[in-house]
Amino acid sequence: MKIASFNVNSLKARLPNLIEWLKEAGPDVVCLQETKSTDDTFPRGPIEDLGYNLAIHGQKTYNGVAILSRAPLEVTQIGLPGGDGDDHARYIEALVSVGDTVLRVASIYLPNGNPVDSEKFTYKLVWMDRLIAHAKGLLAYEEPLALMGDYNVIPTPDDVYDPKAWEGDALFQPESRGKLRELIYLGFTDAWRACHAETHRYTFWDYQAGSWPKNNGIRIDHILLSPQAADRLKGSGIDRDIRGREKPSDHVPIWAELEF
DNA sequence: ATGCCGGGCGAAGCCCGA
Repeated sequence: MKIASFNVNSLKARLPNLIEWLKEAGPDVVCLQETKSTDDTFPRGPIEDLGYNLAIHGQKTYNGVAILSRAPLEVTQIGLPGGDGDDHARYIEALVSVGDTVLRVASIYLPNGNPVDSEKFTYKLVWMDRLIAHAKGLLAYEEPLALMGDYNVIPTPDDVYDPKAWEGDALFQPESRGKLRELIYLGFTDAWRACHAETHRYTFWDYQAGSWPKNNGIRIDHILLSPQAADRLKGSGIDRDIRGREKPSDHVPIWAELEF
């Protein structure tokens, strides 16, 4: 089964792009981020026509996450627990049936956190603490689990074209990277990294400053697998060419193949 | 180059992203 994650940067603006990729890549499960669509404005039709069931956590203008699945979905969580008034649509989780077993998937849009000397960075770190706490609970189920999405964290200097250029950025702060490690060290496997030894492979290129033609990218979209999911990992990839297409998102899809 | 592009909102510039 192929699972994937794609920050579309507006579902409305990216719909032709997304449909084309869905037809080519044929993923069984897709986590979307930055849909910028409410449940009312979500373009269900064209996606359902390709055979996907939908789980949506929408919001107007900003954020918005969703899960598409060929197999039936059962939503288990909308919004990350521990919010205390946090109304950003950044987390949705569901159970997907796979034959006689289940895979739990979450679509994650982790806060950007810039600028670092603002409450936005605090929000990012607190959000990561909430994610860590929730993930601990999920791991206790000892079942196949995939936390996928735009983590807005560059894990290591090997995941950015120029570490110096990102020194002051929230995506590359020691605190951000430390909390991502704290999450991973609970027992998760970075699916793409587990399958690839090469460095400087990216999932995001800024629209500005010719970042794409210069390959000035960063790797911030990740698929984290529980031990029971990692045991089934057969491959992982980044659909890099999508970035060079007409009206692309600034992110590209990442995927993992799990054997069930 | 903390704003070079692109999207939303809404009808023009401003907010936001990473």
